[in-house]
Amino acid sequence: MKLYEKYPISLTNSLSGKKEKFETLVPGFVGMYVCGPTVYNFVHLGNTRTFLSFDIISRYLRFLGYKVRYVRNITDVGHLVGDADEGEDKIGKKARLEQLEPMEIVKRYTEDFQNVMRQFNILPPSIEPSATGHIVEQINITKKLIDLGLAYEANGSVYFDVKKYNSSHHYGILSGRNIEELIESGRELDSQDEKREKIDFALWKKAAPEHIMRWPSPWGDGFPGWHIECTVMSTKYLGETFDIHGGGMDLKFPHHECEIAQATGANGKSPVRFWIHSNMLTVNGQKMSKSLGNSFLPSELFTGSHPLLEKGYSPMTVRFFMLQSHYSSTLDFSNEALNAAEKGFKKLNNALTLIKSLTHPSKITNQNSELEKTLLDQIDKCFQNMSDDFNTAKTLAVLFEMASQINTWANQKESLAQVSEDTFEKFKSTYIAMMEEVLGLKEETSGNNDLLDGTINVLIGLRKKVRADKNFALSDKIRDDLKAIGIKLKDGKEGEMSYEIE
RNA sequence: GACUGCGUAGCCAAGUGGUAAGGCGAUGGUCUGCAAAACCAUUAAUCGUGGGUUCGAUCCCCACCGCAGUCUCCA
Repeated sequence: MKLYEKYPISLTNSLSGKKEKFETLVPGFVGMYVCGPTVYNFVHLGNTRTFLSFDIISRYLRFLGYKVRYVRNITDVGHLVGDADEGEDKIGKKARLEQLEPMEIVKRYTEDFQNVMRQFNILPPSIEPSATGHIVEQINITKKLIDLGLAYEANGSVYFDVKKYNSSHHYGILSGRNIEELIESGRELDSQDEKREKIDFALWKKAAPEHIMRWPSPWGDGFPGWHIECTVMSTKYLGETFDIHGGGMDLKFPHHECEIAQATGANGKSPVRFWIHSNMLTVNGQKMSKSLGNSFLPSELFTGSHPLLEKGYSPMTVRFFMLQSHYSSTLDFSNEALNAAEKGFKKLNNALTLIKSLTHPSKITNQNSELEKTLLDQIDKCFQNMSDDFNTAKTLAVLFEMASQINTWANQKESLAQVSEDTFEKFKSTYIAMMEEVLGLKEETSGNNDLLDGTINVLIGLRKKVRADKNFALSDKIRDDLKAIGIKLKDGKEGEMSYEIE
Protein backbone atom coordinates (compact mmCIF):
# COMPACT_ATOMS: atom_id res chain seq x y z
CA MET A 1 0.00 0.00 0.00
CA LYS A 2 1.34 3.34 -1.03
CA LEU A 3 1.53 6.11 1.50
CA TYR A 4 -0.80 8.23 -0.58
CA GLU A 5 -3.41 5.50 -0.25
CA LYS A 6 -2.92 5.29 3.48
CA TYR A 7 -3.05 9.05 3.92
CA PRO A 8 -5.24 10.37 1.12
CA ILE A 9 -4.93 14.08 0.52
CA SER A 10 -7.76 16.54 0.60
CA LEU A 11 -7.23 20.10 -0.53
CA THR A 12 -9.16 23.29 -1.08
CA ASN A 13 -9.94 23.67 -4.74
CA SER A 14 -10.29 27.35 -5.62
CA LEU A 15 -12.56 26.34 -8.46
CA SER A 16 -15.22 25.05 -6.09
CA GLY A 17 -14.10 26.92 -2.99
CA LYS A 18 -14.41 23.67 -1.10
CA LYS A 19 -12.14 21.05 0.29
CA GLU A 20 -12.07 18.09 -2.04
CA LYS A 21 -10.50 14.67 -2.09
CA PHE A 22 -7.40 14.74 -4.25
CA GLU A 23 -7.48 12.23 -7.07
CA THR A 24 -4.98 12.25 -9.86
CA LEU A 25 -5.73 11.89 -13.53
CA VAL A 26 -3.25 9.06 -13.83
CA PRO A 27 -2.92 6.93 -10.70
CA GLY A 28 0.37 7.55 -8.96
CA PHE A 29 1.34 10.55 -11.07
CA VAL A 30 0.85 14.24 -10.48
CA GLY A 31 1.18 17.03 -13.01
CA MET A 32 1.57 20.39 -11.34
CA TYR A 33 2.05 23.83 -12.83
CA VAL A 34 2.86 26.97 -10.86
CA CYS A 35 3.11 30.50 -12.20
CA GLY A 36 6.68 31.55 -11.65
CA PRO A 37 8.29 34.95 -11.33
CA THR A 38 8.58 37.75 -13.81
CA VAL A 39 12.30 38.27 -13.95
CA TYR A 40 12.53 42.01 -14.29
CA ASN A 41 13.48 42.64 -10.69
CA PHE A 42 14.71 41.02 -7.49
CA VAL A 43 12.22 38.65 -5.91
CA HIS A 44 10.91 39.88 -2.62
CA LEU A 45 9.72 37.91 0.34
CA GLY A 46 6.10 37.93 -0.71
CA ASN A 47 6.97 36.15 -3.94
CA THR A 48 8.97 33.68 -1.95
CA ARG A 49 6.04 32.66 0.17
CA THR A 50 4.12 31.36 -2.80
CA PHE A 51 7.01 29.31 -4.07
CA LEU A 52 7.56 27.96 -0.58
CA SER A 53 3.93 26.86 -0.38
CA PHE A 54 4.22 24.90 -3.58
CA ASP A 55 7.60 23.56 -2.57
CA ILE A 56 5.89 21.98 0.43
CA ILE A 57 3.12 20.62 -1.75
CA SER A 58 5.50 19.04 -4.24
CA ARG A 59 7.74 17.69 -1.48
CA TYR A 60 4.84 16.09 0.33
CA LEU A 61 3.32 14.61 -2.80
CA ARG A 62 6.64 12.99 -3.58
CA PHE A 63 7.06 11.87 -0.01
CA LEU A 64 3.75 10.05 -0.21
CA GLY A 65 5.03 8.19 -3.24
CA TYR A 66 3.56 10.13 -6.15
CA LYS A 67 5.69 10.68 -9.18
CA VAL A 68 5.47 14.42 -9.65
CA ARG A 69 6.24 16.54 -12.65
CA TYR A 70 6.42 20.06 -11.35
CA VAL A 71 6.57 22.82 -13.95
CA ARG A 72 7.24 26.39 -12.91
CA ASN A 73 7.78 28.95 -15.60
CA ILE A 74 10.02 31.95 -15.87
CA THR A 75 8.22 34.92 -17.38
CA ASP A 76 10.80 36.78 -19.38
CA VAL A 77 8.52 38.58 -21.79
CA GLY A 78 5.03 39.75 -22.28
CA HIS A 79 3.91 41.69 -19.25
CA LEU A 80 2.44 45.02 -20.13
CA VAL A 81 3.33 48.08 -18.15
CA GLY A 82 0.10 49.30 -16.63
CA ASP A 83 0.61 53.03 -16.91
CA ALA A 84 2.52 53.01 -20.17
CA ASP A 85 0.70 54.42 -23.15
CA GLU A 86 1.02 51.53 -25.44
CA GLY A 87 1.40 47.88 -24.68
CA GLU A 88 4.98 47.98 -23.73
CA ASP A 89 6.99 45.08 -22.57
CA LYS A 90 8.04 45.51 -18.97
CA ILE A 91 11.38 43.90 -19.54
CA GLY A 92 11.99 45.92 -22.64
CA LYS A 93 11.31 49.13 -20.79
CA LYS A 94 13.66 48.41 -17.98
CA ALA A 95 16.33 47.40 -20.45
CA ARG A 96 16.36 50.81 -21.96
CA LEU A 97 16.32 52.50 -18.61
CA GLU A 98 19.36 50.61 -17.53
CA GLN A 99 21.01 50.53 -20.91
CA LEU A 100 21.13 46.78 -20.91
CA GLU A 101 20.07 44.07 -23.24
CA PRO A 102 16.77 42.47 -22.24
CA MET A 103 18.34 39.07 -22.01
CA GLU A 104 20.97 40.48 -19.73
CA ILE A 105 18.28 41.60 -17.33
CA VAL A 106 16.50 38.33 -17.60
CA LYS A 107 19.63 36.40 -16.82
CA ARG A 108 20.57 38.52 -13.85
CA TYR A 109 17.19 38.32 -12.17
CA THR A 110 16.68 34.68 -13.03
CA GLU A 111 19.92 33.88 -11.29
CA ASP A 112 18.94 36.01 -8.32
CA PHE A 113 15.64 34.19 -8.14
CA GLN A 114 17.21 30.76 -8.29
CA ASN A 115 19.77 31.76 -5.73
CA VAL A 116 17.09 32.94 -3.32
CA MET A 117 15.18 29.71 -3.84
CA ARG A 118 18.31 27.77 -2.89
CA GLN A 119 18.84 29.83 0.25
CA PHE A 120 15.35 29.01 1.39
CA ASN A 121 15.87 25.37 0.51
CA ILE A 122 13.08 25.53 -2.06
CA LEU A 123 13.76 22.69 -4.47
CA PRO A 124 13.92 23.42 -8.19
CA PRO A 125 10.95 22.30 -10.29
CA SER A 126 11.23 19.42 -12.73
CA ILE A 127 10.97 21.80 -15.67
CA GLU A 128 11.53 25.55 -15.58
CA PRO A 129 10.49 26.74 -19.03
CA SER A 130 10.73 30.32 -20.20
CA ALA A 131 8.18 32.25 -22.22
CA THR A 132 10.72 33.33 -24.83
CA GLY A 133 11.53 29.68 -25.43
CA HIS A 134 7.95 29.02 -26.48
CA ILE A 135 7.13 31.80 -28.94
CA VAL A 136 6.35 29.36 -31.73
CA GLU A 137 3.85 27.46 -29.61
CA GLN A 138 2.23 30.69 -28.52
CA ILE A 139 1.81 31.79 -32.12
CA ASN A 140 0.35 28.41 -32.99
CA ILE A 141 -2.30 28.42 -30.32
CA THR A 142 -3.20 32.01 -31.22
CA LYS A 143 -3.73 30.89 -34.83
CA LYS A 144 -5.84 28.02 -33.61
CA LEU A 145 -8.04 30.31 -31.56
CA ILE A 146 -8.53 32.59 -34.56
CA ASP A 147 -9.49 29.59 -36.67
CA LEU A 148 -11.99 28.54 -34.05
CA GLY A 149 -13.51 32.00 -34.13
CA LEU A 150 -12.55 32.73 -30.54
CA ALA A 151 -9.96 35.37 -31.35
CA TYR A 152 -9.65 38.19 -33.83
CA GLU A 153 -6.89 40.31 -35.27
CA ALA A 154 -6.92 44.07 -34.98
CA ASN A 155 -4.16 46.29 -36.17
CA GLY A 156 -1.42 43.70 -35.81
CA SER A 157 -2.58 42.49 -32.43
CA VAL A 158 -4.75 39.51 -31.64
CA TYR A 159 -7.40 39.50 -28.91
CA PHE A 160 -9.39 36.76 -27.29
CA ASP A 161 -13.11 37.23 -27.79
CA VAL A 162 -14.44 36.78 -24.28
CA LYS A 163 -18.08 37.36 -25.14
CA LYS A 164 -17.96 34.75 -27.86
CA TYR A 165 -16.31 32.30 -25.52
CA ASN A 166 -18.88 33.03 -22.87
CA SER A 167 -21.73 32.17 -25.20
CA SER A 168 -20.79 28.51 -24.95
CA HIS A 169 -18.68 28.44 -21.79
CA HIS A 170 -18.56 30.21 -18.49
CA TYR A 171 -16.09 33.07 -18.26
CA GLY A 172 -15.72 33.84 -14.57
CA ILE A 173 -15.97 30.28 -13.39
CA LEU A 174 -12.87 30.63 -11.22
CA SER A 175 -13.10 34.17 -9.88
CA GLY A 176 -16.86 34.33 -9.51
CA ARG A 177 -17.13 37.36 -11.72
CA ASN A 178 -20.02 38.27 -13.84
CA ILE A 179 -19.23 39.09 -17.45
CA GLU A 180 -21.90 41.79 -17.78
CA GLU A 181 -20.57 43.65 -14.80
CA LEU A 182 -17.06 43.33 -16.08
CA ILE A 183 -18.05 44.84 -19.39
CA GLU A 184 -19.73 47.74 -17.67
CA SER A 185 -17.19 48.47 -15.01
CA GLY A 186 -13.98 47.61 -16.78
CA ARG A 187 -11.40 50.31 -16.87
CA GLU A 188 -10.63 52.10 -20.10
CA LEU A 189 -7.35 51.04 -21.60
CA ASP A 190 -5.59 52.73 -24.44
CA SER A 191 -5.82 49.84 -26.82
CA GLN A 192 -9.54 49.90 -26.16
CA ASP A 193 -10.52 50.94 -29.65
CA GLU A 194 -8.88 47.84 -31.08
CA LYS A 195 -10.85 45.54 -28.87
CA ARG A 196 -14.45 44.58 -29.38
CA GLU A 197 -15.06 44.53 -25.66
CA LYS A 198 -13.12 45.89 -22.74
CA ILE A 199 -12.67 42.47 -21.26
CA ASP A 200 -11.04 40.99 -24.35
CA PHE A 201 -7.42 40.29 -23.65
CA ALA A 202 -4.34 40.15 -25.82
CA LEU A 203 -2.98 36.90 -27.18
CA TRP A 204 -0.48 38.72 -29.32
CA LYS A 205 0.59 42.34 -29.21
CA LYS A 206 1.98 44.36 -32.03
CA ALA A 207 5.40 45.76 -31.14
CA ALA A 208 5.96 49.48 -31.48
CA PRO A 209 9.02 50.36 -33.56
CA GLU A 210 11.14 51.11 -30.50
CA HIS A 211 10.17 47.91 -28.82
CA ILE A 212 13.21 45.77 -28.25
CA MET A 213 11.76 42.32 -27.68
CA ARG A 214 9.91 41.30 -30.82
CA TRP A 215 9.27 38.27 -32.94
CA PRO A 216 7.86 37.87 -36.43
CA SER A 217 4.35 36.44 -36.64
CA PRO A 218 1.55 36.11 -39.17
CA TRP A 219 0.28 39.45 -37.83
CA GLY A 220 3.58 41.29 -38.03
CA ASP A 221 6.34 41.83 -35.49
CA GLY A 222 5.16 41.59 -31.93
CA PHE A 223 5.25 39.68 -28.71
CA PRO A 224 2.90 37.29 -26.93
CA GLY A 225 0.23 38.38 -24.47
CA TRP A 226 0.78 37.59 -20.85
CA HIS A 227 -1.73 34.82 -20.23
CA ILE A 228 -0.94 32.65 -23.20
CA GLU A 229 2.51 31.52 -22.09
CA CYS A 230 1.18 29.58 -19.13
CA THR A 231 -1.43 27.84 -21.23
CA VAL A 232 1.17 26.86 -23.78
CA MET A 233 3.78 25.64 -21.36
CA SER A 234 1.43 23.78 -19.07
CA THR A 235 -0.21 22.04 -22.01
CA LYS A 236 3.08 21.18 -23.63
CA TYR A 237 4.59 19.52 -20.57
CA LEU A 238 1.57 18.30 -18.64
CA GLY A 239 -1.13 17.74 -21.22
CA GLU A 240 -4.44 19.37 -22.05
CA THR A 241 -5.77 18.48 -18.64
CA PHE A 242 -3.54 18.18 -15.61
CA ASP A 243 -3.89 17.84 -11.87
CA ILE A 244 -2.79 20.98 -10.07
CA HIS A 245 -2.35 24.56 -11.12
CA GLY A 246 -1.09 26.96 -8.51
CA GLY A 247 -0.09 30.54 -8.02
CA GLY A 248 -0.56 33.55 -5.82
CA MET A 249 -4.03 34.78 -4.96
CA ASP A 250 -3.44 37.94 -6.94
CA LEU A 251 -3.23 35.92 -10.14
CA LYS A 252 -6.68 34.46 -9.82
CA PHE A 253 -8.20 37.23 -11.85
CA PRO A 254 -7.61 37.95 -14.59
CA HIS A 255 -4.63 35.74 -15.27
CA HIS A 256 -5.96 32.33 -14.27
CA GLU A 257 -9.43 33.10 -15.50
CA CYS A 258 -7.95 33.92 -18.90
CA GLU A 259 -5.89 30.76 -18.88
CA ILE A 260 -9.00 28.70 -18.36
CA ALA A 261 -10.77 30.50 -21.19
CA GLN A 262 -7.91 30.12 -23.66
CA ALA A 263 -7.21 26.52 -22.90
CA THR A 264 -10.83 25.49 -22.80
CA GLY A 265 -11.47 27.39 -26.01
CA ALA A 266 -8.51 25.85 -27.80
CA ASN A 267 -8.75 22.28 -26.54
CA GLY A 268 -12.40 21.90 -25.75
CA LYS A 269 -11.76 20.77 -22.21
CA SER A 270 -11.09 22.27 -18.85
CA PRO A 271 -7.33 22.41 -18.32
CA VAL A 272 -7.04 22.01 -14.56
CA ARG A 273 -8.60 19.69 -12.02
CA PHE A 274 -7.42 21.43 -8.85
CA TRP A 275 -6.61 25.10 -8.57
CA ILE A 276 -4.60 26.15 -5.53
CA HIS A 277 -4.04 29.75 -4.56
CA SER A 278 -1.67 30.83 -1.87
CA ASN A 279 -2.39 33.95 0.09
CA MET A 280 -0.41 37.14 0.50
CA LEU A 281 2.34 38.05 2.88
CA THR A 282 1.44 41.31 4.56
CA VAL A 283 3.36 43.96 6.44
CA ASN A 284 1.30 45.80 9.01
CA GLY A 285 -1.75 44.30 7.40
CA GLN A 286 -0.92 45.42 3.89
CA LYS A 287 0.12 43.31 0.97
CA MET A 288 3.84 43.26 0.52
CA SER A 289 4.58 44.63 -2.88
CA LYS A 290 7.16 46.54 -4.72
CA SER A 291 4.81 49.37 -5.60
CA LEU A 292 3.74 49.93 -1.99
CA GLY A 293 7.36 50.22 -0.97
CA ASN A 294 6.94 47.74 1.85
CA SER A 295 8.69 44.81 0.29
CA PHE A 296 11.63 43.06 1.81
CA LEU A 297 14.44 41.59 -0.17
CA PRO A 298 15.56 38.23 1.21
CA SER A 299 19.09 39.55 1.57
CA GLU A 300 17.84 42.48 3.68
CA LEU A 301 16.11 40.01 5.90
CA PHE A 302 19.14 37.79 6.38
CA THR A 303 21.42 40.68 7.25
CA GLY A 304 18.81 42.76 9.06
CA SER A 305 19.65 45.77 6.92
CA HIS A 306 16.03 46.73 6.25
CA PRO A 307 14.95 49.79 8.27
CA LEU A 308 11.91 47.97 9.64
CA LEU A 309 14.00 45.15 11.05
CA GLU A 310 15.75 45.00 14.39
CA LYS A 311 18.13 42.26 13.35
CA GLY A 312 18.76 39.59 10.77
CA TYR A 313 17.07 36.21 10.58
CA SER A 314 18.36 33.02 9.05
CA PRO A 315 16.67 31.52 5.98
CA MET A 316 15.44 28.55 7.98
CA THR A 317 13.94 30.83 10.62
CA VAL A 318 12.00 32.61 7.92
CA ARG A 319 10.98 29.35 6.34
CA PHE A 320 9.72 28.10 9.67
CA PHE A 321 7.94 31.38 10.27
CA MET A 322 6.01 31.03 7.03
CA LEU A 323 5.14 27.40 7.69
CA GLN A 324 3.47 28.31 10.96
CA SER A 325 0.48 29.60 9.08
CA HIS A 326 -1.63 27.92 6.44
CA TYR A 327 -0.83 28.82 2.85
CA SER A 328 -4.38 30.03 2.28
CA SER A 329 -4.26 32.62 5.06
CA THR A 330 -2.58 35.95 4.91
CA LEU A 331 0.51 36.03 7.04
CA ASP A 332 1.61 39.19 8.74
CA PHE A 333 5.24 39.99 9.00
CA SER A 334 6.71 41.67 12.06
CA ASN A 335 9.81 41.76 14.22
CA GLU A 336 7.95 40.27 17.11
CA ALA A 337 6.60 37.36 15.11
CA LEU A 338 10.01 36.75 13.60
CA ASN A 339 11.67 36.72 17.00
CA ALA A 340 9.15 34.19 18.22
CA ALA A 341 9.79 32.09 15.13
CA GLU A 342 13.51 32.20 15.70
CA LYS A 343 13.14 30.71 19.14
CA GLY A 344 10.59 28.17 18.04
CA PHE A 345 12.71 27.00 15.18
CA LYS A 346 15.75 26.72 17.39
CA LYS A 347 13.84 24.34 19.60
CA LEU A 348 12.91 22.07 16.71
CA ASN A 349 16.38 22.34 15.28
CA ASN A 350 18.03 21.32 18.57
CA ALA A 351 15.74 18.34 18.81
CA LEU A 352 16.67 17.41 15.26
CA THR A 353 20.35 17.39 16.14
CA LEU A 354 19.64 15.42 19.30
CA ILE A 355 17.48 12.70 17.80
CA LYS A 356 20.10 11.97 15.19
CA SER A 357 22.55 11.09 17.94
CA LEU A 358 20.12 9.00 19.98
CA THR A 359 20.08 5.25 19.65
CA HIS A 360 17.82 2.71 21.23
CA PRO A 361 19.38 0.35 23.81
CA SER A 362 17.66 -2.40 21.75
CA LYS A 363 15.84 -3.91 24.67
CA ILE A 364 12.87 -2.78 26.68
CA THR A 365 13.29 -2.59 30.45
CA ASN A 366 10.25 -0.86 31.95
CA GLN A 367 7.76 -0.73 29.17
CA ASN A 368 5.42 2.23 29.04
CA SER A 369 2.67 1.22 26.70
CA GLU A 370 0.89 4.51 27.10
CA LEU A 371 3.94 6.39 25.89
CA GLU A 372 4.31 3.93 23.07
CA LYS A 373 0.79 4.64 21.99
CA THR A 374 1.36 8.39 22.19
CA LEU A 375 4.41 8.15 19.98
CA LEU A 376 2.66 6.08 17.35
CA ASP A 377 -0.17 8.53 17.45
CA GLN A 378 2.16 11.47 16.88
CA ILE A 379 3.73 9.74 13.90
CA ASP A 380 0.29 9.17 12.43
CA LYS A 381 -0.77 12.76 13.11
CA CYS A 382 2.14 14.17 11.13
CA PHE A 383 0.85 12.47 8.02
CA GLN A 384 -2.80 13.17 8.67
CA ASN A 385 -2.14 16.85 9.19
CA MET A 386 -0.08 17.16 6.05
CA SER A 387 -2.68 15.25 4.06
CA ASP A 388 -5.29 17.67 5.34
CA ASP A 389 -4.69 20.45 2.83
CA PHE A 390 -0.96 20.50 3.51
CA ASN A 391 -1.47 21.91 6.97
CA THR A 392 2.06 22.72 8.02
CA ALA A 393 0.90 24.67 11.08
CA LYS A 394 -0.81 21.62 12.53
CA THR A 395 2.12 19.43 11.64
CA LEU A 396 4.52 21.76 13.40
CA ALA A 397 2.38 21.58 16.53
CA VAL A 398 2.94 17.80 16.56
CA LEU A 399 6.64 18.23 15.90
CA PHE A 400 6.88 20.46 18.95
CA GLU A 401 5.39 17.70 21.06
CA MET A 402 7.83 15.26 19.54
CA ALA A 403 10.69 17.65 20.27
CA SER A 404 9.76 17.68 23.94
CA GLN A 405 9.91 13.91 23.96
CA ILE A 406 13.30 13.98 22.28
CA ASN A 407 14.61 16.37 24.92
CA THR A 408 13.34 14.12 27.66
CA TRP A 409 15.16 11.17 26.14
CA ALA A 410 18.30 13.19 25.79
CA ASN A 411 18.12 14.17 29.45
CA GLN A 412 17.35 10.68 30.67
CA LYS A 413 18.81 8.18 28.27
CA GLU A 414 17.47 5.27 30.30
CA SER A 415 13.92 6.33 29.44
CA LEU A 416 14.56 5.22 25.88
CA ALA A 417 14.10 1.68 27.04
CA GLN A 418 10.45 2.36 27.83
CA VAL A 419 9.45 1.86 24.23
CA SER A 420 10.20 -0.74 21.60
CA GLU A 421 13.10 -0.28 19.27
CA ASP A 422 10.74 -0.46 16.33
CA THR A 423 8.59 2.39 17.59
CA PHE A 424 11.64 4.45 18.45
CA GLU A 425 13.08 4.01 14.97
CA LYS A 426 9.78 4.94 13.38
CA PHE A 427 9.54 7.98 15.59
CA LYS A 428 13.09 9.00 14.82
CA SER A 429 12.79 8.59 11.07
CA THR A 430 9.44 10.38 11.01
CA TYR A 431 10.75 13.38 12.90
CA ILE A 432 13.79 13.66 10.69
CA ALA A 433 11.82 13.13 7.50
CA MET A 434 9.09 15.60 8.40
CA MET A 435 11.63 18.24 9.28
CA GLU A 436 14.07 17.78 6.46
CA GLU A 437 12.26 16.16 3.57
CA VAL A 438 8.70 17.38 3.91
CA LEU A 439 9.06 20.78 5.56
CA GLY A 440 12.54 21.31 4.17
CA LEU A 441 13.82 22.66 7.47
CA LYS A 442 17.51 22.00 7.19
CA GLU A 443 19.58 21.56 10.28
CA GLU A 444 21.37 24.78 11.06
CA THR A 445 24.62 24.31 12.86
CA SER A 446 26.26 27.11 14.72
CA GLY A 447 29.85 26.03 14.28
CA ASN A 448 30.81 26.15 10.65
CA ASN A 449 34.42 27.13 10.89
CA ASP A 450 37.11 24.68 11.96
CA LEU A 451 39.44 27.36 13.17
CA LEU A 452 36.80 29.01 15.32
CA ASP A 453 35.61 25.66 16.55
CA GLY A 454 39.13 24.73 17.59
CA THR A 455 39.68 28.06 19.29
CA ILE A 456 36.54 27.83 21.34
CA ASN A 457 37.34 24.30 22.30
CA VAL A 458 40.65 25.51 23.72
CA LEU A 459 38.70 27.98 25.86
CA ILE A 460 36.24 25.30 26.85
CA GLY A 461 39.14 23.13 27.95
CA LEU A 462 40.49 25.96 30.06
CA ARG A 463 37.13 26.59 31.60
CA LYS A 464 36.69 22.96 32.50
CA LYS A 465 40.00 23.07 34.28
CA VAL A 466 39.28 26.17 36.36
CA ARG A 467 35.81 24.92 37.11
CA ALA A 468 37.22 21.70 38.42
CA ASP A 469 39.45 23.86 40.60
CA LYS A 470 36.32 25.66 41.76
CA ASN A 471 37.69 28.92 40.42
CA PHE A 472 34.23 30.15 39.53
CA ALA A 473 35.28 33.75 39.17
CA LEU A 474 37.53 32.87 36.27
CA SER A 475 35.19 30.29 34.74
CA ASP A 476 32.38 32.85 34.79
CA LYS A 477 34.63 35.42 33.19
CA ILE A 478 35.40 33.07 30.29
CA ARG A 479 31.71 32.43 29.81
CA ASP A 480 30.71 36.07 30.18
CA ASP A 481 33.39 37.37 27.87
CA LEU A 482 32.44 34.87 25.19
CA LYS A 483 28.80 35.76 25.61
CA ALA A 484 29.66 39.41 25.12
CA ILE A 485 30.92 38.60 21.64
CA GLY A 486 27.94 36.39 20.88
CA ILE A 487 29.12 32.92 21.84
CA LYS A 488 26.98 31.13 24.37
CA LEU A 489 28.53 28.37 26.47
CA LYS A 490 26.33 25.70 27.90
CA ASP A 491 27.32 23.31 30.65
CA GLY A 492 25.97 19.82 30.29
CA LYS A 493 24.91 17.39 32.97
CA GLU A 494 28.03 15.28 32.88
CA GLY A 495 30.49 18.14 32.86
CA GLU A 496 30.55 18.41 29.08
CA MET A 497 30.32 21.83 27.49
CA SER A 498 28.96 22.99 24.21
CA TYR A 499 28.65 26.33 22.55
CA GLU A 500 26.29 28.15 20.31
CA ILE A 501 26.79 31.21 18.17
CA GLU A 502 24.00 33.71 18.57
C1' G B 1 -19.32 49.82 -6.70
C1' A B 2 -18.69 44.34 -8.00
C1' C B 3 -16.19 39.86 -6.74
C1' U B 4 -13.04 36.86 -3.23
C1' G B 5 -11.31 36.15 1.56
C1' C B 6 -10.43 37.37 6.60
C1' G B 7 -11.74 39.22 11.91
C1' U B 8 -9.67 33.41 17.63
C1' A B 9 -5.70 34.95 24.33
C1' G B 10 -0.30 40.43 25.34
C1' C B 11 1.87 38.94 20.22
C1' C B 12 2.00 35.16 16.00
C1' A B 13 -1.32 31.40 14.62
C1' A B 14 -4.33 26.30 13.99
C1' G B 15 -9.13 24.32 14.44
C1' U B 16 -14.21 22.30 15.30
C1' G B 17 -21.86 21.74 15.26
C1' G B 18 -21.21 19.72 21.77
C1' U B 19 -17.37 26.05 25.08
C1' A B 20 -10.83 26.02 21.60
C1' A B 21 -3.88 23.08 18.91
C1' G B 22 0.92 24.94 18.89
C1' G B 23 4.78 28.76 19.18
C1' C B 24 6.50 33.37 21.61
C1' G B 25 5.84 35.97 26.19
C1' A B 26 4.82 35.88 31.64
C1' U B 27 4.90 33.20 36.63
C1' G B 28 6.53 29.23 39.94
C1' G B 29 9.45 24.81 40.42
C1' U B 30 13.38 20.88 39.13
C1' C B 31 18.47 20.68 37.48
C1' U B 32 23.13 23.93 38.15
C1' G B 33 28.49 26.68 42.26
C1' C B 34 25.68 30.48 39.34
C1' A B 35 23.81 30.62 34.47
C1' A B 36 22.19 28.78 29.68
C1' A B 37 19.52 24.79 27.67
C1' A B 38 16.01 21.24 29.02
C1' C B 39 11.95 19.24 31.86
C1' C B 40 7.39 19.92 35.04
C1' A B 41 3.44 23.07 36.51
C1' U B 42 0.71 27.59 36.07
C1' U B 43 -1.03 31.81 33.30
C1' A B 44 -4.38 34.24 29.56
C1' A B 45 -9.66 33.91 24.34
C1' U B 46 -17.69 35.31 26.67
C1' C B 47 -13.63 32.80 19.06
C1' G B 48 -15.71 41.33 15.36
C1' U B 49 -21.29 43.02 16.40
C1' G B 50 -26.57 41.86 16.02
C1' G B 51 -30.10 38.41 14.48
C1' G B 52 -31.70 33.34 12.57
C1' U B 53 -31.45 27.69 12.01
C1' U B 54 -30.43 23.84 15.77
C1' C B 55 -31.41 20.20 21.72
C1' G B 56 -26.76 22.89 21.20
C1' A B 57 -22.72 27.52 17.03
C1' U B 58 -16.91 30.15 17.61
C1' C B 59 -17.61 26.85 13.47
C1' C B 60 -24.16 26.81 9.12
C1' C B 61 -27.46 31.16 7.20
C1' C B 62 -28.57 36.65 7.03
C1' A B 63 -27.37 41.70 8.11
C1' C B 64 -23.93 45.12 9.84
C1' C B 65 -19.00 46.98 11.20
C1' G B 66 -13.76 46.63 10.34
C1' C B 67 -9.54 44.86 7.41
C1' A B 68 -7.20 42.89 3.19
C1' G B 69 -6.96 41.23 -1.92
C1' U B 70 -8.76 41.46 -7.08
C1' C B 71 -11.28 44.25 -10.97
C1' U B 72 -4.52 47.69 -14.32
C1' C B 73 1.55 44.68 -14.21
C1' C B 74 1.89 41.89 -9.59
C1' A B 75 3.35 35.60 -5.82
